[in-house]
Amino acid sequence: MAGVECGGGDWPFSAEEAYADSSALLAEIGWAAGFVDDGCAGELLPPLDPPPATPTGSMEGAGASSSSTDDGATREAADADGRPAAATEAASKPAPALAPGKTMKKQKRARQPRFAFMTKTEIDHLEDGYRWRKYGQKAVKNSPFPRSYYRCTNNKCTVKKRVERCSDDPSVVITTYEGQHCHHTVTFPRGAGAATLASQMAFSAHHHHLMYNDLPALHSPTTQNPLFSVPAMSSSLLQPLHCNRQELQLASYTTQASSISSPGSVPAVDKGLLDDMVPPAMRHG
DNA sequence: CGGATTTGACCCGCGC
DNA sequence: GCGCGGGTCAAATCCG
Repeated sequence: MAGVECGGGDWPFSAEEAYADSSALLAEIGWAAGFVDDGCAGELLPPLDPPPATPTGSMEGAGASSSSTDDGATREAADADGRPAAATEAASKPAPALAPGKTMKKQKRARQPRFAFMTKTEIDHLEDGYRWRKYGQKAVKNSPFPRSYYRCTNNKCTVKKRVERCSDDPSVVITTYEGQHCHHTVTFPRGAGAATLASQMAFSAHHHHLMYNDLPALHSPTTQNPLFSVPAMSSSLLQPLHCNRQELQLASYTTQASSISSPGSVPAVDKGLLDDMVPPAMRHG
């Protein structure tokens, strides 16, 4: 099965590899991975092997990236005043002066909590209700597919998103979110379908810290899979696969999801998905 | 014309 | 110290 072998690395491998390796990436971000099918036959991804408790912090590069938050955090803190990290950084630059040389000393990059999920879709950039601006694209080592970098267009929002295809299974798109939105969705496209909902669900799970490894029920011996699967999505209807507490939650998404595809159903979504996605303080209506 | 995308260059962390 | 690769910047270009 394709999902797991993305990148095809066996543990342990270097941080660099870990970061490039899709499964490793998913592992890094806390196993909060969902697998969504956009209408094709749903397929459960086998469990991702957890990284062995890397003693020497071999995950430094990846996980660690989060560990390098020290001064980066300060920079992020600056975002609180409403400016995106990039803008803050840019503003602090002697902009015109450093044009060619670009010798400006950059602070360590802060890593915000990340959340990724895999989607079986032909669409690279999945609609998730937010507006994104692409700010970069890089070729990925050991993968014929480039990785795209997106940033939320809301200038108060620092959320970033990476989109790449699994090198082993081109039909699988790996979407990685970094940070949390501090605002409402800009749009909620009708009929955006599974991809959208997948994103919303992913975010919701993240927002609630419902990482899948925190949900024993999803680790039932029957599935042995921290991922959830959405078998048939062609009608924008999410079908929870199992029945337990968490799935009841997913089930509620399902209900709302089905209403999304019908015009004028946004309020229902706001009360449901967005209720989870956007901190109450951020909601204005 | 303004916003979004493309793309080459640069920065930085990490492994060797 | 050097090279590699991921991530970001920003000028150029595209597009509605």
